[in-house]
Amino acid sequence: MAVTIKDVAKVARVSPSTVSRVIADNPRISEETKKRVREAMIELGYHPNFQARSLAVKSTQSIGIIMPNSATKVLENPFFPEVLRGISQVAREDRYGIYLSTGATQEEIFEEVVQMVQGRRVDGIILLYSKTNDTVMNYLLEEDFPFTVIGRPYNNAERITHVDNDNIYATKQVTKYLIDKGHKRITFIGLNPEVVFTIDRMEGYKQALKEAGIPFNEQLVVQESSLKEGGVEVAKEFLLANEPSTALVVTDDFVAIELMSYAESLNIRVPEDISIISFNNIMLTNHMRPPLTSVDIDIFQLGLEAASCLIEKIKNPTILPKRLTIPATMIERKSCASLK
Amino acid sequence: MAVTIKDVAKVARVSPSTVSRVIADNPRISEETKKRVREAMIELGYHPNFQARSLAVKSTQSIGIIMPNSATKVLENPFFPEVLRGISQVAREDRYGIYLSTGATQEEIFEEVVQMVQGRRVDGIILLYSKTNDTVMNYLLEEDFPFTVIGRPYNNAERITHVDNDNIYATKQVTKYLIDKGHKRITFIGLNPEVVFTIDRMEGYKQALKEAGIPFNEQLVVQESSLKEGGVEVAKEFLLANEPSTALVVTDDFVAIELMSYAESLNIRVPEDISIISFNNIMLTNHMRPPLTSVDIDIFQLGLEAASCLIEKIKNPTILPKRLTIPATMIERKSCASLK
DNA sequence: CTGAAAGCGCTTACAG
DNA sequence: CTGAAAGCGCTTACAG
Repeated sequence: MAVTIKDVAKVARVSPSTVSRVIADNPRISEETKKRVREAMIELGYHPNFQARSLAVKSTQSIGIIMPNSATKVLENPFFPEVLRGISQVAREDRYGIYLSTGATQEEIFEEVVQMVQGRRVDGIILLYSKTNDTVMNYLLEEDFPFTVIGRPYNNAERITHVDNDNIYATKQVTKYLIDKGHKRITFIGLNPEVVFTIDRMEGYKQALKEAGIPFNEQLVVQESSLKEGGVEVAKEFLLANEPSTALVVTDDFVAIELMSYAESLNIRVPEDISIISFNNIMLTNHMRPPLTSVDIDIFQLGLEAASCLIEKIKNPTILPKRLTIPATMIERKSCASLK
Repeated sequence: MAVTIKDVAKVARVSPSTVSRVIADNPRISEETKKRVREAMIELGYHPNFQARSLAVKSTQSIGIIMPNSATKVLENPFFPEVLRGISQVAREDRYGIYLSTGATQEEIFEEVVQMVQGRRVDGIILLYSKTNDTVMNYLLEEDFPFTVIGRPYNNAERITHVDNDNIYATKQVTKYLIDKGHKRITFIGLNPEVVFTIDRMEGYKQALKEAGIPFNEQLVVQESSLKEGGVEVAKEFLLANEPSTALVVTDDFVAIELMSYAESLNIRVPEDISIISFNNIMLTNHMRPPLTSVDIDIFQLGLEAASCLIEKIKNPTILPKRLTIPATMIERKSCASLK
């Protein structure tokens, strides 16, 4: 079997306690015996058993990443690999392991979180999404377990450390950009209204309209899901509607790209017939014809900050909750036309 | 503190052993006491401590994923999220957790693997890459630790369960496709020659040339790294060379896409002036102008099979090693022209 | 400076 | 059908 602390102790002719102290580099151990113990460790090829250590010290040196759906589904959207990149950078620096959720349904995900928390599988958790009435978030809050979230918590935001863009402001700017180009009939396409950033972005959209004196029109708000579930037909119908909008604000590049290809097949020209602006600035946007104007929300930084806030919190649980706002900047390309 | 098996035992008026048996749903426990214990568990909100269980039974129900470089770098290439998607699908079904490597250097990665193995942090490992003389692979083999690899192990392939495409064959077909279109001066662009799939693909490329009676020309093999390190300048120089090739076989879509945009800036037309064919068939390829002909290597399936082979092996360590070959198919688009 | 002992929270032969 | 005991491999007060 694997070599344990006892084997090392025997060879080094000390007690297991001493070996343990050498591992921790305890200053009270003489250099002499340290040397002896270390030699024994090398000689035997000793490596500490991680499980045993975790059990004894109640810490695992790893963080759990919770995604809004199964990794299988979620990783299709480049947002998630990108946010993982940011997280893994600080995990690596601080020598934390990364533990990924795989659950698909609300219940599976909740079960996974409970297992991570109660089973002491991780020291802290990063929630990669925020939605209204999230049982996971409530649970974590109740348990007082270290966690941070990417996005704005719908409730208790002041008690939860989170990192987010200023989605209201960013969307307001973007909508204003379209209005300044002479657009009046602007459609907003968001995810379902449980997703907090959809709520915030819609708010920004509304504010821009209001400031410009354009009445808000319920008809011009559409849910991505209605487009998707309806399939290509509904999406095309939408593009062909009697009184089509002249511009689209879309909360996700992927949806915008899909729409662009439908438009192309219907001979609706972007941007001449319809202007499009969306969010995330994934690499693809730059390669579309025309290149897609998109808001760079700095996903990498979102992940990086969420991870470093979490580790900070793990190391010092009494630290105050905070909100970090990552700047978002519109990358202007060729998908928006002026009506003037 | 967290509620333990002892607390449950007390409330249910049984011994901790019995509680443990109820958790395992041991048939020797009467239904009556099972009920009583379960009620106590619910009443107290009991959840088993995962670390303790792992320590006792020497199994962690999680698998480690080893990437060829830091996640921060690696996840830029869509190959990796895609392979993770496949892995996570079977992990979810079989209720395994996923543990991600974050190391960047050869040494860091090796250290992580040793920790996973010796520290009993995971039950098995998937190597997401294969290169010649890989210390990690040798170590895993020596330790007789359950692992599978995506790609062909350069040594000991018959002793290691792995899943791969038939890279030789696929590249031979693709090169032949170009030859059939009248190309004779075809450049092969691969990763560095430590990467086994580069070796295999180059072999396929050579075989196709040989069959067509085209002499192999050392000059027409270039390493991606030389292009990248040299920067834009070298890449452009390459495209402008005196006697440029008329076609490129590129082992990675990303490199091909980069090259395409350089070509565009140099007014070299694809496919009129130069034909390009590459590997992975990432989503971007379909959106390029022109759309890029690419080999679909079914990354998702690669991940899925690697994971299910691994779990099979974990459950039954004496199972024989095997090789799975995932079909690769060329997706013909518009990036190759006929010279005839 | 070092050791013996108790404990982290489980599991599992052994005994009855 | 159930319990007492030993053990998984560490850590850490306590004592000297």
